[in-house]
Amino acid sequence: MLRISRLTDYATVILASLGGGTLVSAAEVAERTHIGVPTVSKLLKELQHAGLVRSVRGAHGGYQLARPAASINAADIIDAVEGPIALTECASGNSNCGIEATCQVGHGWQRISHAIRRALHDVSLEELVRRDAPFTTPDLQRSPNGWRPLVRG
Amino acid sequence: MLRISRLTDYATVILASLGGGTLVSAAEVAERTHIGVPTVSKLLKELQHAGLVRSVRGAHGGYQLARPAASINAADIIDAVEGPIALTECASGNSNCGIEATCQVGHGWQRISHAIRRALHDVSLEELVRRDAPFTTPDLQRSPNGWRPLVRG
DNA sequence: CGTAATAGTACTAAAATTGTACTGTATAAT
DNA sequence: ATTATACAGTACAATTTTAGTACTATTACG
Repeated sequence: MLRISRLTDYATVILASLGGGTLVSAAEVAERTHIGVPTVSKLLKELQHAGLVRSVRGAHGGYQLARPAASINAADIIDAVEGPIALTECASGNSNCGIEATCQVGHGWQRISHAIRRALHDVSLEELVRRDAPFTTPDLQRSPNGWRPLVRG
Repeated sequence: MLRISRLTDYATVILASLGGGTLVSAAEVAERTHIGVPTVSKLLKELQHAGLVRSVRGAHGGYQLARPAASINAADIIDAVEGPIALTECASGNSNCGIEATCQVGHGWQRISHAIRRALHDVSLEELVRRDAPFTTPDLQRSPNGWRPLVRG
């Protein structure tokens, strides 16, 4: 129904692997997460740019979380990797949508986007990693219209 | 930060143009919405399949909403056009993610997905079209991290 | 000075999205 | 019946986005 890019998913995994707080090299992050080294490097660079991780260059350098996992949320991660792109094209500034003049629903998506953003903001990296999820409701395992929830495997 | 496909956006516009309740041909919908006829036809077919619109074939045929705009919600529309695809690849069933074994965050996205789905479910087509949005908060027009909300143009 | 690590940039390959064309089928008016 | 209109289904082509790679530069430690 809605998607985040795979790289964003990877970014979350990478951040989770940095939860210990110690300095870790990109190569070791790759080993821990089983994601390729080039991809890990690329993502860590972006996360550093966004201020979510701190980097130390030179020999024995590496990366570490810039702030505690509890104060990094899902919206931060998505913003860092996918940029401040909103639900619809017309929201991104360089709109060449073509039907703007007659469109009736553009403003409606704004409300939805707001609600989604709040949901993303309310889940921290710490909670994201914690295995005992607070509100995993079993009756949602398969909804009436066939939508499947997010369980790896 | 997160995106719906342009076709989903179009679908919403098309459904909005059908709010009158009368039978409207695909060609006229195209004219009203300024979306190309082939695209409109394709989308109306999918919406019919999903049960959101009713179709009448033959001369003087056309499309109309299958139920009142108040009882169609954003999640319905997204499901109809994008299918029951969830936030991450591992959720879609045919997972070949490669890092499943060591991944720590897959289940976390489930909670987020749940929250997002609820947000989408809570906005009806009727509300989506209504111009006087209930909770348009002006202080969100530009958030601290540069994200821009959804206003066409 | 050499090694180990990040920083930056540019490029290539693959996949999904988007839009189009064509053929078939049903209905109403003449 | 025939014809015109409009939906149904399928397949395809172009574009765009995403994902991953390679290479060079810079920084720091020993």
